[in-house]
Amino acid sequence: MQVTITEAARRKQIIDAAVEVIADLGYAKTSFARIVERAELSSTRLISYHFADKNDLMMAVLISSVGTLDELLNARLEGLTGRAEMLRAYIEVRVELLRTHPKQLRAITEVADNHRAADGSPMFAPLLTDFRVGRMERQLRQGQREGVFAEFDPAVMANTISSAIEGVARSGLPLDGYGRELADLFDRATRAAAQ
Amino acid sequence: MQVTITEAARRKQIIDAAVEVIADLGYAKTSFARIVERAELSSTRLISYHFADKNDLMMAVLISSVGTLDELLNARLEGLTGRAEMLRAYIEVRVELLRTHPKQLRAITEVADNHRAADGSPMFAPLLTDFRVGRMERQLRQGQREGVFAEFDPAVMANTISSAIEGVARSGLPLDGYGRELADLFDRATRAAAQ
Amino acid sequence: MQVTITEAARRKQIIDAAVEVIADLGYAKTSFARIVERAELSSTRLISYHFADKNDLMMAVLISSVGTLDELLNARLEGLTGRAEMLRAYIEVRVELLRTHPKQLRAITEVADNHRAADGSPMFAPLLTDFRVGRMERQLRQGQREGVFAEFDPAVMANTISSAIEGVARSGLPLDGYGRELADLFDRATRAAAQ
Amino acid sequence: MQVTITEAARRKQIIDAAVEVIADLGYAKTSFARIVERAELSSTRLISYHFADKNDLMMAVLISSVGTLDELLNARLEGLTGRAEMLRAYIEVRVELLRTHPKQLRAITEVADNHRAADGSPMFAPLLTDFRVGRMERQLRQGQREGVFAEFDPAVMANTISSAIEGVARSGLPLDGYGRELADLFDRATRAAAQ
DNA sequence: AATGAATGAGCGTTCATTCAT
DNA sequence: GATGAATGAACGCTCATTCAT
Repeated sequence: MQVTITEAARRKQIIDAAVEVIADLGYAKTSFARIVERAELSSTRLISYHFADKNDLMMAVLISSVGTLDELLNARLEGLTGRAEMLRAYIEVRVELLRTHPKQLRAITEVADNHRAADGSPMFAPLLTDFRVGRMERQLRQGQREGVFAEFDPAVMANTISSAIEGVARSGLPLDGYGRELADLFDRATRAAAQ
Repeated sequence: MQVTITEAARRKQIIDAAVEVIADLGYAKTSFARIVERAELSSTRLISYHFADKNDLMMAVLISSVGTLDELLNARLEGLTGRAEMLRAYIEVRVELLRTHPKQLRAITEVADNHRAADGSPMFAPLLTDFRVGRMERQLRQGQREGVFAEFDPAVMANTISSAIEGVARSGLPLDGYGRELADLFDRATRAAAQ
Repeated sequence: MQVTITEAARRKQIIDAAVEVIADLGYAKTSFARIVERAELSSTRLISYHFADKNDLMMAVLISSVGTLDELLNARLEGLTGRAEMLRAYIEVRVELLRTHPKQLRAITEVADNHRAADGSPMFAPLLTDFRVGRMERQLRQGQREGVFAEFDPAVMANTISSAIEGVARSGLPLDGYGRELADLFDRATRAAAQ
Repeated sequence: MQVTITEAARRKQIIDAAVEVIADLGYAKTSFARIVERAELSSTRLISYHFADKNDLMMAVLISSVGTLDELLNARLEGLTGRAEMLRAYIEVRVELLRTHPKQLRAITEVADNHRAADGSPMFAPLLTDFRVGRMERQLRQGQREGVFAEFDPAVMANTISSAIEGVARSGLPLDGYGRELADLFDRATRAAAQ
C-alpha cells in the first residue's frame, strides 16, 4: 500500500475541488457529486477509492488548507521579536490571506463549523479553535508579563481577535486598509498605558 | 387565509422544535424527520401542511428567534443615553443572552450562515448582518461626532464588535465576566483620548 | 340534501376552473391544488365537499363541456336536410368551435384520453367516441342508402372525420379556411361519383 | 462516460418496461415504481442511476420507439417511386404497425401528448408533429407539382392524414381492411381529376 | 354551505457507500 | 490505480381524501 506519486496527485486534485465546492456552495450543499463535477472525475466511486469516507475527506481538506495557510503565516511572521509588533503583523497577514486564499479560508470555516458526528457534536471546531486561540493566548500572556500589554483576560482577548479576523470576510467590506485598521484597534485594546 | 389560534400554536410548536434541532444538530443535519421527532408530531406531512417549504420554515425560525431576542435586547437598552454607556450595555446584554437563550442564538447563526439558494448564494446572512451592523455603525459614527469616541473606521469597528460577540459561543469560555471583559475591551478600543 | 342555488354556482365555479387548468397544464399536471389556485378558493377541502372524488369532478367537467358544445353544435345544424350539406356544416362548425371554445375542447380531449381507473383502463374515452362517431356513422350510412355518398366503410369514415377534427388543434395551423378545406376534403372522399 | 454493454442492456430493459407501463396505464399513472415492478428491478434507485431524471427517461422512450418504428417504416417504403403509390403504402404500413407494435405506438402518443414542462407547455409534441407532418407535406406538394394530386392545402391534408392514422387505435375497430380503406379514402381525397 | 386540521401513501431525487472486478 | 454497477436510506414535497365541527 505504498503511496505513489499518482495517488498523491489524485488526492490533491480531489481535495482542491472539494475546497472550491465548499467555498462556493457551503458545507451543507457540498456532496461527492458536486466535487466530482468540479474535478471532472468519472464518478463518486473515485472519491470513495481515495478516501475512507466523507469524514476522511473533510479531515484532509482541513489539514491541507490549514497546513498551507499556517506555513505562509509562519513564514511571514518569523524574525519578528516584539509582542506588539507580532500581534500587528499577525492580524495584517491574516487579513491579507483573505485576498490571496479566500477559498481555503472559507473552506476551513465551513468544515470546522458544520462537520459533525452523527449525534450532532462538532468534530473539528474545538481542535481548530484551541490551536489558533491557544497560541495567541500564550503570546498575549507573555506580553503582559513583559509589561508590553495592559491588564485584560488573555483568553477573552485571544478569542476576540480570532473572531474579529474571521468576521472580516463576512462583512463584505473592502480589504484594503481593513488589516491596518484592525491592527490599530487591537493595539489600542491591548497596549499598556505608559508604553 | 386568516390565522387561527390552533394554526398559530402548531406553527410555534414546529418552529420551537426546529430551533432546538438546529441548535443541537446544526443546520446540515436538520431535517423534517428530526423536527418531527423533537416535536412529537405524527409525520413530516404536518410540517409541509403548515409551511410552504423548507425555506418558509427556515425564514419563520429566523423571524421568530430574531424577533424574540431583539425585543429583549431593546427592552434592556431603552432609557440609556450616553453612547459609551449604550455600547457597554449592548455588549453585556448580548453576552447575557447566550446564557438565557443559547438555542435561539445558535439557530440564528446556523440558519443565516448555512441556508442558501440552489446556486449556493446565502439567503439571509446579508440582511441579518446589515441589520445588526448597520445600526451599530450609526451609533458609533454619532458618538464620534459627539467626541465620545476616538477616530476609527466605524464600519470596521461595528463589524468587529459584532464578530466578537458571535465568537463568544464558539470559545467555550465561561460566560461570567466575559461580557464585562468584552465591554472593557471595546471601551478601550473606542474611547476618545481625553477620557 | 336539496340543491341550492349557491351549491350549483359553486360547482360551476369549480368546474370552470378545472376546465381552464386542464386546458392549460394538461390532465397529468392538474390537481386539486392547481384548481384551487385558479378558482381562488380557500382550500382543496371545498372541492371534496362539492364532489365525491376526483372521478366525480372529472365526470362533471366532461358533462359540462360536452353539454355546452353539443348544444351549440345542434343549434347550428338544425334545419339542414341534405346529408352532404350536413356533413360539411358539421365539420365547419366543429372547427369554428376551436376558435370560440378552445379550453372546453382541450379539456374534453385531455380527460377522455387520460382519466383512467386504477388498473389503467380508460373511463370515458369509449363512451365519448361511441357518442360522437356512432351518430356520424348513422348519418353516413343513411347518405349511402340515399345515393348521396359513394361506397366506403362508414365506421372508418366516421372515425377518420372525427380524428381529423381533433387533429386540427394539434396542427397549430391558422384556423381561417381550415374548416372549409377540411369540408372539401371529406366531400371529395365521400361524394358519389355521378352526383 | 463511455457506454458499456451492461449499461446499454440495462437502459434498454428499463426503456422497454417503461414503454409497456406507459402503454398499459397511460402517462399519468406511470411512475418509477410501476416501471420497477414491470422490469423486476430492485428499486427505483436503479432507474435514477441510469437516467438523469424522469425527463431523460421519457426522451429515451420516445427516441427508442420512434427510432424502431421509423426504421421499419422506411424499410417498407424504399423502392417506391410514384407519389400516390407512396402515400397508399405509407398509410397501410402505419396501420399495420398498430398490429405489430401497438405498445410503442401508444407510448409515443402518451409521452408526446402528456409530457410537459413545469409551466404546462408540451416538450416533445411539436417536434414530433413537425417531423411526421413536415415530411408528408413536402411529398404532397411535390405530387401536386407533378400533377398526380389535385389542388388542396398540403398542410391541412398532411395533418389530416396524420390525425386519421393516430385515430385508428382510438376507434377500437378491427384492423384488417382498415389500412386499405383509409388508403382508398385519401386516394379519393388527393387524386387529380384526370385519373 | 363551509371550514380547519390532519393524514397515509406515494412521488422523483440525492446521499455516501459497497460489491466485484 | 481505477472502474462499472448497484444499493438502502433518507430527503423535501404533493397527492386526494377524511375527521370533526
